[in-house]
Amino acid sequence: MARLGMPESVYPEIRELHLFSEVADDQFMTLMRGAYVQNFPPRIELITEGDSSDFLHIVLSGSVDLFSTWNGRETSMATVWPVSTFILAATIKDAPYLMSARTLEKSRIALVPSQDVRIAFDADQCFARAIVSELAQSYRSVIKAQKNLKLRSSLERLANYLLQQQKHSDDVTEFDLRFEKRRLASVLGMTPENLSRAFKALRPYGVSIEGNHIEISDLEDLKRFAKPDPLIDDPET
Amino acid sequence: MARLGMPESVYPEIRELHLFSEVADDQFMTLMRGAYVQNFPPRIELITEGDSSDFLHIVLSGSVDLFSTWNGRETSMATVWPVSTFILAATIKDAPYLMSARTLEKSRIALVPSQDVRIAFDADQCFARAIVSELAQSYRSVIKAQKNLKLRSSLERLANYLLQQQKHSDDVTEFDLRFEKRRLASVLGMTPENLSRAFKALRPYGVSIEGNHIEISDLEDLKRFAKPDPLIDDPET
DNA sequence: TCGTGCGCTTGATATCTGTCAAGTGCGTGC
DNA sequence: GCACGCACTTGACAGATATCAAGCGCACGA
Repeated sequence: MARLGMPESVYPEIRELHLFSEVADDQFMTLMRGAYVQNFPPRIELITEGDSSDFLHIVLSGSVDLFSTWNGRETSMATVWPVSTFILAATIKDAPYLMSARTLEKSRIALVPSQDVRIAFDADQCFARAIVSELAQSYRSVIKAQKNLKLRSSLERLANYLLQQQKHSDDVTEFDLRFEKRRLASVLGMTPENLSRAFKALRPYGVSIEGNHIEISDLEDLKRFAKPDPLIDDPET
Repeated sequence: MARLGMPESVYPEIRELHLFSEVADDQFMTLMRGAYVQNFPPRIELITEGDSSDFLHIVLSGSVDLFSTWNGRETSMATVWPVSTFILAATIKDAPYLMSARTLEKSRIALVPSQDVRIAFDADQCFARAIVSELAQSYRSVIKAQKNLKLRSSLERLANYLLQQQKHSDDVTEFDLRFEKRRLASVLGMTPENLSRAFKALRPYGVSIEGNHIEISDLEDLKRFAKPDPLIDDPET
């Protein structure tokens, strides 16, 4: 878990983030100078819900699971892939984290002091606009997730998840699940046992699974069942 | 449904909104000049999910239900009470609405052209900061709602909802439900029939209900069951 | 190569939640 | 005052989902 200053080599990747792409050069450099990079092994808890938010986190490589707990139960809320940020809202509000975060694999995380982010926000209008855009985007993502949960059964959620992944995989009809099934179950709001049964229940619609490998033989058939909706399933809108 | 320019009499109430309280006077006047106020009867659909967002809406009186539909099903996502705004995220992103909105009762709604909001955002740093704060707040609210849905049973959601309302009612142990039970059921993600049964199931914990009137005889007992958590139930954090 | 562990699957069962149908109670309007 | 509508309740039932226990299979390390 070596703590390093921010090496300049990562600047370009961070720059490519929508959040930072339009920031003035001097602001960007100030932000980066206060930041640092850490390497984490798998399964390390980066932040714990309820703690106060001192850093904006940026996943440079690996992946991070955002999860929440209550009364001994736990659920996966989202997964963060490179290159993107998380807990922006808590950073902005200077409020306690609502979710915990843990690495899923070996990961490189950049940490930008929350205070620097707030200062840059005041100094650079482009950065402010980017933050607003990012927050609005995040808000809309969660609303979609909530619609997904409240309006669909677990089987329908799985079917639409598969269609989403299929689209994400260059529209081929075969692809691999991006993470282990127990986590997928938690993300979809169901138990691992139920996920197993759900995969079998989708066989009549042309879904076959072997290990992590999915094959969809009749996309239209699956779509007829899943009824994907851009206002729930499209990441962009 | 008379369409009026914005009467100056409503300026003070809007000014009191966190979103507008710090805006420079000239910016505020510009925003208000482009805006107007409409009176709506109950049960009128103000916006429809999927439509493009032309106005930021501000509820001045009455109340508004935000709901979503999919595949013939419908669910209440949130209720907006005076004085507050809704669909800020869609306005900012210039993206289609993810939720529909309908008046629950006779309501006065102010409509501010989205474009004016975006212009004011660029011109006034205080306004920009307020928008960021509002969006971050909204984001956190939805995250809490999602945790509520994924981590709790419907009975637990109801118990915590009652505790929340009790706190909201000056901490007295008797209060009235703020809206009809069928909507409450939808908000809590259950059917009206199940809500009925859930109320009966809470009787052993000291909850009695008669019509819209709730009485909690043993607050501590109910809390022991509900296990309220600030990271799910507190509106502020 | 052979355990061993762990994630996954499967079946039996319990619990939760939704659906359908009927009934109750209250308010509105004729 | 009475009939009607509508929200709500209740009961019986069905379907969805979780739980528990056992077994499978693959990857890893001794």
